[in-house]
Amino acid sequence: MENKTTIHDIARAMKIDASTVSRALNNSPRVSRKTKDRILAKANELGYQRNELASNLRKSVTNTIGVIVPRISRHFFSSVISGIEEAAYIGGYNVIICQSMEQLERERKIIANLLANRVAGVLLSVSMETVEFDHLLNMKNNGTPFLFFDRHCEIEGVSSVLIDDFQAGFDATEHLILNGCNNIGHFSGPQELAIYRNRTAGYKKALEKHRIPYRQEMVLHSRLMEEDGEVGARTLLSLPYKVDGLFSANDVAAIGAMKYFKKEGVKVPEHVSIVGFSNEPVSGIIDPL
Amino acid sequence: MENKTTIHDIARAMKIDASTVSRALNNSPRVSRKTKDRILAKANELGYQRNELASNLRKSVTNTIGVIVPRISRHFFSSVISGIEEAAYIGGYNVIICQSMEQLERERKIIANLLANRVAGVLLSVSMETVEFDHLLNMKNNGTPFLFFDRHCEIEGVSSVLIDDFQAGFDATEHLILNGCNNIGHFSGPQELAIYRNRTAGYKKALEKHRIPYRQEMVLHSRLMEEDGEVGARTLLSLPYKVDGLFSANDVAAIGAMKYFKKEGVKVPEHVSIVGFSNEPVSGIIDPL
DNA sequence: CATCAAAATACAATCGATTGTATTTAGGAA
DNA sequence: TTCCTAAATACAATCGATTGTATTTTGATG
Repeated sequence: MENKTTIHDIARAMKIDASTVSRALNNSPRVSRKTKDRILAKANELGYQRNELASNLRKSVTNTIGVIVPRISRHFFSSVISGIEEAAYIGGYNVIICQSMEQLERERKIIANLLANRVAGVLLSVSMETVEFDHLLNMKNNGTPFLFFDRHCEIEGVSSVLIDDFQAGFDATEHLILNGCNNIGHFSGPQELAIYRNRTAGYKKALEKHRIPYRQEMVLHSRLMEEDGEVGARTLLSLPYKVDGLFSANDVAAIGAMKYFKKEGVKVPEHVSIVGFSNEPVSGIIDPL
Repeated sequence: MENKTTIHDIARAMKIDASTVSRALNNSPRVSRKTKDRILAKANELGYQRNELASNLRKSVTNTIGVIVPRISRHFFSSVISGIEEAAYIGGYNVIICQSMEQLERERKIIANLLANRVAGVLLSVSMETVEFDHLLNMKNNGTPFLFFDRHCEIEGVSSVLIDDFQAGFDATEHLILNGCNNIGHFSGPQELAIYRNRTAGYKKALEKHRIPYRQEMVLHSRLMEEDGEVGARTLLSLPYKVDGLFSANDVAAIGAMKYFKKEGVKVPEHVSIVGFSNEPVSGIIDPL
C-alpha cells in the first residue's frame, strides 16, 4: 500500500496512454464517456489520488491561498479566517493559515515559504514588528497577488481591507467622555502600525473636541498583551490624576487592566470605565465584573 | 518580474549545468567553494527562489505537516497549534492548519487534500461528527503517518496523545461534591467520542463514590456550543431537583449556562457551582460573575 | 464500398529540481 | 613531460501530471 498509484499505473493496467487517463480524470470532452467510466472505475480500484505537487508544477499555479495573521488565538483573526475559508472553499481554493506570532522574522520566513510553494495569493495582517517591508516588496516584485487586512503597510499598488480606526478610536473615547470620564487613559500598540496610530489619533481628536487636556503620560504603548494591560493599569493608577476611563486598543490588554484594577479594589465601571477593541468573546461576559 | 527564475536560468546565465546549480544551492560537497559562491551570488542577483513543488515532487516527500482541529478559535486548540508549530519549526517542518468546523464532510475533504499534497504527516483531533473512519483508514493504508490528539478514534496501530478524561471528569465532579453540591448537572458531547464518554464516566463514578443518585435527565448531550449551554441551563432549571452544581465538558457551554443563570437571577457560585473544561482564557476572569 | 470529417486516442514535450553516471579538469607523483 | 587519481562539472533520466500535436478509429454520407 505504500507506493501511491499514478496515472501511469492506471494507464499500464488498462493498456492505454497516460494522457488519456489524465484527461479522463479531469473530465475532458476529448475522452469518450465509456473509457472515462472505465478509467474512473480503475482509478477507484487502485486507490488513485492525484499528486497535486505534480499537477501544480505542470500547471504552474496552485489553488492555495496563504493567510498570515499575528496569532490565530485572537478572536478577531480566527473569525476572519473562518470567513476566508468559507469564501475560498466556494471558489475551490485551499487555505494555509500561518501565525507570525507578532515577529517580523517569522513573517519573513512564512512569506518565503509561501512563495516557494507558489501559492496563488496571500492575505495578511502584519506583525507588530513589521516596520521593514523588504519581504513584502519582494513578494510584490515576485508577482504574487496579495493584500492586507486589518493591519497594513503603505505599499504602492497593494490594497488593504480596513476599518476606520480613527473614527472607531474617536467614538470609543467620546463614548467614555459622554459617560462622564475626564481622565481617560489609553493603551496603544506600536506607532509604526497605522491601526494603532489611527486609533490614538481618534482618541486625541475626541479629547480635543471636548476640550479635555491631552496628557502624554496617560497614553501607554505596548504590545497589548494581557500583562501589558496589568502593567498599564498600574502605571495609570500611579499617576497624579484620578483615572476614570480607559480606552484600550485591544480587548486583551483591557482585560489585563481590568484584572489589575479588580485586584487593587478599583471597581469597573464604578471607578473606571473601560472600552476595549476587538470584540473578543470574553467581552460579552465580562461586564458584570 | 513576473516569471520566476529557475535553476536553468541561473545555469544559462553562467554557462554551466543546472545540476551544478542545484548542487551548489543545496551546498553539496561536489561543487567547489568558488563556483558555489558565484552561483549563490547569481541566484541572489536574479531573485531566485526554489520551487518547492518541483523539489518535493522529485524528492517525493514534503516537509509539511498537516494539523486538523475542529476550530482554531478554541483556546485549547490554538495553544496546541502553537506548540506544534514551535516543534515543527525546530525540525525544519512547515505546518498547515486546517479547521474541520466539527464537520465530518470537511474533515474528509481536508484529509484528501493533505494526502494529495503529499504531506509528511498529519496530527488531528477529530470532529464531533467523526463516527465513520473510512477517510482515516484510507490515510493509514496510504502510508501517511498520523496520530490523534485530544479527540481520537480507536484505530489499530494509530497512536493518540490524550489526557486522562475519566480522571479529570471524576476530579471535577468530586470537587463539586466536596464543595457541598448534591444535584449536579452535566453537559457532555457526542458519546461516540471517547473524550466525552470518559468525562461522563468520571462524572458517574464520582457520584457513585459519594452515593449520590445518578439521574439520566441531568446529563445533557449537545455539541457544547454557547447556545447549548444556555439551553442546557434552562433544562436543568426546569427539573424538579434543585440544581446546585454543573460539570460542563467544555468551558464554552459552561459560559452559556452561566449567562443564562445570570439572566434568570441564579447566582454563581452561591446557588450553582460550575466547573468547566478546557481552560479557555475567559475562565480566568469569570469567577467574580 | 469508398471517402472524409469528427471523435477518440496515442505520442512526446514540458513544468523545475534532483541525482546517478559519465566526462572533463586539475594537480601531484614519477 | 606523462600518467593517474581525485575533484569538479556535465549529461541524462526521473518525479507525476498536463497539453499541443499527430495518428488512428468511428460512423455517417454519397
